[in-house]
Amino acid sequence: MTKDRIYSSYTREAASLLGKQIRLGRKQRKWTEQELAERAGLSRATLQKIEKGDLSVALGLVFEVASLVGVPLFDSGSARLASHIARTDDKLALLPSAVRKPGKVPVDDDF
Amino acid sequence: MTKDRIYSSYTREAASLLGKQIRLGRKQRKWTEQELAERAGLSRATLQKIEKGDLSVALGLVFEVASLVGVPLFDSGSARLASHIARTDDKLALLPSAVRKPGKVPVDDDF
DNA sequence: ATTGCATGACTATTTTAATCGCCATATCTT
DNA sequence: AAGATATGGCGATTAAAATAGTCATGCAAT
Repeated sequence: MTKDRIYSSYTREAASLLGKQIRLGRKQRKWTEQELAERAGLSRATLQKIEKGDLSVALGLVFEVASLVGVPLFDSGSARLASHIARTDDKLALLPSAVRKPGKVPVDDDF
Repeated sequence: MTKDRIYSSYTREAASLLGKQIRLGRKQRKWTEQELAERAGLSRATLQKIEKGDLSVALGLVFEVASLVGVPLFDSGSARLASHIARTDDKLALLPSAVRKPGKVPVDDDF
C-alpha cells in the first residue's frame, strides 16, 4: 500500500523540530488548531500532520503555517530573504549552466 | 482545474531561496539532476520542481535533497537538531495542552 | 563544427496527499 | 463536578502530486 519512502534522520528531525516550533508558536498566540488552519487556508487534519512533523505535507503549506505563527524558516532569521536570493543567484551565475562529467580531470575539490 | 492556492510572498521567497541553494550545492558537487535525483530517490521532474521553488513538493523530499547537497536547514550552527527539539519540547510542556478561547487575552508575543 | 550529454518542458498515468465528517478522549472554564 | 470545547485519530472521497517517458534546446568538451 504505502510507498514507504526512506528518509534520513536529519530530514526527520528537521521536520519534527519545525512542527514543534509551529505548535509552540500557535499556542503562544493562543490559537486553536481550527483557527490556525482557517487562517492558513488548510484543513485541521493537515495542520495536525504538520505539527507532528509529517514529511508528506506540501512544502508551501508548512511554510505558510510557519510564517503565520512567526517561526523563522531555516537560517533566514537574520537577513532578508530577497538579499539571500540575490546572492545565491550571483553564485549560480559564476558556474557553468550545465554540469559535465569530464573524462579525467582531477580538479574536483570544493569546500 | 487548478486549485490555485494563495501563498504569502515570504513563503514563496523562502521556497525559492531553498531551491536555489539546492541547485547551487548540486553544481558545487558537480552532480547532474539525474544523479541527485537518484541519490535522493525521486524523479528528475520532481527535483526540477524543487530547484524552481515549487511549493507543492512534499516537505520530506525537499529536506532530503537539501541535506544531500549540504544545504543547512534552520540554523546550521546547531549541529544537533535533537537538542533543539528537546528545548522546544520543554517550552511546550510549560503551556496548557489545549488552547481555550474565552480568555480574550491581548497577550501576543513575537518570536 | 560536431557530438554527447544536461537541462527545460510537456503529457499521460499512477500514486498519494488533502479534505471532510465523525467519534472518542482529554482538558479547560465556570 | 458539569459543561464546553480542543485535540487525536480514523475512513471515505476528491484533488493533486510524483512518476515515467519523450522531445527540443543548449551547452560543453572534443
